[in-house]
Amino acid sequence: MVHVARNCVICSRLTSDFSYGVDCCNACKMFFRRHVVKESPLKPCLSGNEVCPPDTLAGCQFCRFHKCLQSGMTLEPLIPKPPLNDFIENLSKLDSYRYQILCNYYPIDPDLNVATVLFFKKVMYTEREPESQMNFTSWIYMSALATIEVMKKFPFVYLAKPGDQLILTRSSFMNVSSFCAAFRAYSSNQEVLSFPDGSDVLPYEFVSSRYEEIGNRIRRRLISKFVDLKINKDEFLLLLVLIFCNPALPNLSETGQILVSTYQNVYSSALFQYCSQKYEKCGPIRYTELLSVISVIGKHAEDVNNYFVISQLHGIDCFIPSIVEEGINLL
Amino acid sequence: MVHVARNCVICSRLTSDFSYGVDCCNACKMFFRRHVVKESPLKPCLSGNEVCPPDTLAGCQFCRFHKCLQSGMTLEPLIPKPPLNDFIENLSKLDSYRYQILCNYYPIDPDLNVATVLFFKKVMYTEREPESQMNFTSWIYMSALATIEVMKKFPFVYLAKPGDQLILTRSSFMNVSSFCAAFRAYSSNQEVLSFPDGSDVLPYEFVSSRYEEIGNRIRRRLISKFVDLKINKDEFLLLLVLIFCNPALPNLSETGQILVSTYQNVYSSALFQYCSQKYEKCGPIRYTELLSVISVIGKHAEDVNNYFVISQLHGIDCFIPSIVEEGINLL
DNA sequence: ATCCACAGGTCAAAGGTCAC
DNA sequence: AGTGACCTTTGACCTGTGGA
Repeated sequence: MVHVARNCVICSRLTSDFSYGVDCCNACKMFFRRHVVKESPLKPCLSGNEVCPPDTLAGCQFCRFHKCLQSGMTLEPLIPKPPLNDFIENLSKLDSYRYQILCNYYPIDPDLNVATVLFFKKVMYTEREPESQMNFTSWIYMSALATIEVMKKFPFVYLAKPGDQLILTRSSFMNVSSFCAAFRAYSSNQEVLSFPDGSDVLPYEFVSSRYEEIGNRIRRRLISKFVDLKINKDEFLLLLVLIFCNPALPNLSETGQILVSTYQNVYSSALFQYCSQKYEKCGPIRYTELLSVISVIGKHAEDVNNYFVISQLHGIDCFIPSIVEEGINLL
Repeated sequence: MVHVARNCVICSRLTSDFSYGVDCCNACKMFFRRHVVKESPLKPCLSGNEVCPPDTLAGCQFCRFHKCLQSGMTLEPLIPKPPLNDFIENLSKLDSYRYQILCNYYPIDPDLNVATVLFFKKVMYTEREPESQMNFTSWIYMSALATIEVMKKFPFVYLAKPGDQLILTRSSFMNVSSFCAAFRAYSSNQEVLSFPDGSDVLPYEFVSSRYEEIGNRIRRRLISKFVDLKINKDEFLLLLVLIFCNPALPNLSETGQILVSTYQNVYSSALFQYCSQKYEKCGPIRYTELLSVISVIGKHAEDVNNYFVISQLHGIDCFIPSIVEEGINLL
């Protein structure tokens, strides 16, 4: 039994080991394993975004990890799959965290952008005074921030390249915010979207009834879908993740696609498992019904985009924070 | 040739295999085999003592092993049966180990209990100074500890559930200690039990001759039985195991009973084999004679128990370590 | 002989551990 | 804290053997 030494596909060291589907030394195996299993974030690459040369890979977590992904190391079996209840509970905590930020904080910087919220270690907030007045602009600003703060806690986001993180968050935070607002309205038997203080999510009514139509679709469509489905909190939480864990986005890098589609598998399996447990043989039907919410979110996003285009055309200028513009322009 | 897939009775995986008397997948077969054949200890169950769900069984050695036993996997054919000489030599080493601890060590913690000695990874001892004074209390404390340290090295103990381990050791360590002390006295032609320094195994003489009687029985009964039988070291060692490998104990769990009765079979076969080899056609008679020692141990235990009850009644208070009390209360 | 069911063995890959 | 050399455990696959 002769062990033939080959080169580690990650770091080029000589090795006879084969792990996670590739020729790879024990050190790289353990490195990859740890970061996926322990869900520990990566230190960013100091040499910009280029890939470090193999002999210095050990010094750069970021490039080493992405080399692992690019080399085809099997990711999914390593992703922790906690019991469904624990997973849902964790999602619930994240949702509360989002709502907590939305209702009680305001950033020191009044014009943050997506990149800053994603990559700065500490975005500074102050607690809002109870009497502090929130208007349309500040509500959509806080909605964006609170949502991005939560999104960046998901491994497929924080393990991705900075460019991919931007694509993922920019293209989804509006949808996620709307989705959460819709579920809050649905839970309290309201038929229209509103901000936590009850104010309207649209800044003004168009005089023309033609434009009233689109406003009402924005306010009601998601909620009435929830009513149709009689969706519950657990289903909402499990769907929420699937909204932004979407590998079909254009311009994602190769490793970004691997990350997103792998985690999407994991999350959709969780939803499927939930449906099977709760609805037994009707589980698959329920699963399909729930997934149909995602296309409704798509229509909602279209409406939102159109609404902003129309209001621009009408010259109605109501201040849109630049971070929100980043989200709208990408729709 | 149709292989019908069934569910593994241990882990529920689909399989067509049948091993060790049950429908069971190859993985569970190898798992069970290894732990019995290699006599490798089990990592304790993290979820308390409940049985892990089948799909996570592979992650918990303890629950998986006990599921194997409970499912009726045949245990005995897998138990290693080394040549009799090797087995006896191994027992002899364990006995020396016990005597070594008894004579030369003292634990850092002066009031250990049975559970701690059984389940803690490392019970800390210090070497005793030759001049260190041992009194009655410290001798019975060390006897208990040394005996339990040896008992926990037997597979039917360390493979058992924690609750069964407690029952097994608590109910036997006093008997085992007495049995060993008796053989040491017999070997050096003494007629009464004593601690290694020659001091009396009972803390004081009752003045009344009625109570002197019981003290003398405790001191002499076992030794005179050994003299009657002209027992030798090998026989002593083989009997020693049978004293604490006793499936008749109340409250043993189902798997505890399986373990203890199976190992008792193995050990009594070894004694029978020894007798047959050494005494040829008189072997069975010798075997029966030797087994009668076990009932003598029972009488001895009764005397010890009564002695302690009497001394309590007389208000003679001489400190009994709590670990020893655990052993007396169960007699 | 030759099937085949089950016992037992092998080894690559996965999963820990621990000193640095 | 993170790393990686080294160790243990697992289970898919293989070989051996005895009965029909």
